[in-house]
Amino acid sequence: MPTPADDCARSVLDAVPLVMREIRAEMRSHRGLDLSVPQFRALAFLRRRPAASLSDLAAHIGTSLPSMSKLVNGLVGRGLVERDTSAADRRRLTLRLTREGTSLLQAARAETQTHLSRSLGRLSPEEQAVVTRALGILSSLFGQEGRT
Amino acid sequence: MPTPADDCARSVLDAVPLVMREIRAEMRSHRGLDLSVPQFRALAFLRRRPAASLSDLAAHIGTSLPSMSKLVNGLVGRGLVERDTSAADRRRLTLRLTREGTSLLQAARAETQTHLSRSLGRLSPEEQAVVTRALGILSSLFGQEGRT
DNA sequence: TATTGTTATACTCTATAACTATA
DNA sequence: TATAGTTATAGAGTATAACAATA
Repeated sequence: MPTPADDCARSVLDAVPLVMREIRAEMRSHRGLDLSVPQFRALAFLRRRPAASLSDLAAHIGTSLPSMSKLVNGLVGRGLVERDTSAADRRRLTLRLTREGTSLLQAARAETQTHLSRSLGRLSPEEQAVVTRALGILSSLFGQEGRT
Repeated sequence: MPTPADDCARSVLDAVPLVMREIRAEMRSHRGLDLSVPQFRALAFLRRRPAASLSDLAAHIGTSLPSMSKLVNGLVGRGLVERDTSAADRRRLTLRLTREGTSLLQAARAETQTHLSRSLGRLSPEEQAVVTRALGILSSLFGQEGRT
């Protein structure tokens, strides 16, 4: 007999990959903005935590240091992030959004959110409220930091 | 001013990547079972739709034919899927889970669901109900087929 | 010695374009 | 001509292991 938590797990397992695919396709589709989900999340984190180190970023995004090193490398290459060695501890990096990074993040977020909003607009207000609440719950449950 | 749909979109954008990461890490972590999320979803689809073609599979998973071709190739190589040309139309493939594929799918699902259940068990029954309902709503909204 | 980050290596996922085989 | 799949190519995300530089 499945417990309520089992049913819940099943619905998470069914729905999350579907929604993720939607988000990914949407983010990829904007010419010029064109960010992967991890890139988007990294930029969002750096906006919240200017001067974060690579380790901070990797920990909060939940990925390995080498992965994050490569990802950041790409963002630096695109001029979206500035990478300096910390004066206090020269092993550490100091990561910051550039002006371009900031504005691209904002534009990408607006586009993606607008698109998602349009889809979610097909739900009733009550359904929207349920979804908002549920995903807030999941964010606190699984999030190292929550708020993007 | 953000509308309720905007708030909803924001919460989706925040939470879904987090949960996805959890699911991915969990699925990858079982030695022997070791499936990626797309592999898992492909196996699940083939259990529901035996004798599906590659195009069916790609459409329902929501990916390109070449991607799915490679993915299936890997599954065939691991002995999880049987790939035959259809007698009726020899351009089409007939895909089926092997016995190993069926049992591995079941084991992987059980493991992942158990792990997720344990996490979700930290929520109140009311919160679990909200999450279950919300993700059902999102499945119907974004799903080509829903049920995994 | 321990910590921070990079490089090397190896997979998977993903897409587009070009191709083959069949209808 | 159109459809089903594969191959070629390329880029991103991911991880582990080995390394360099700094503390």
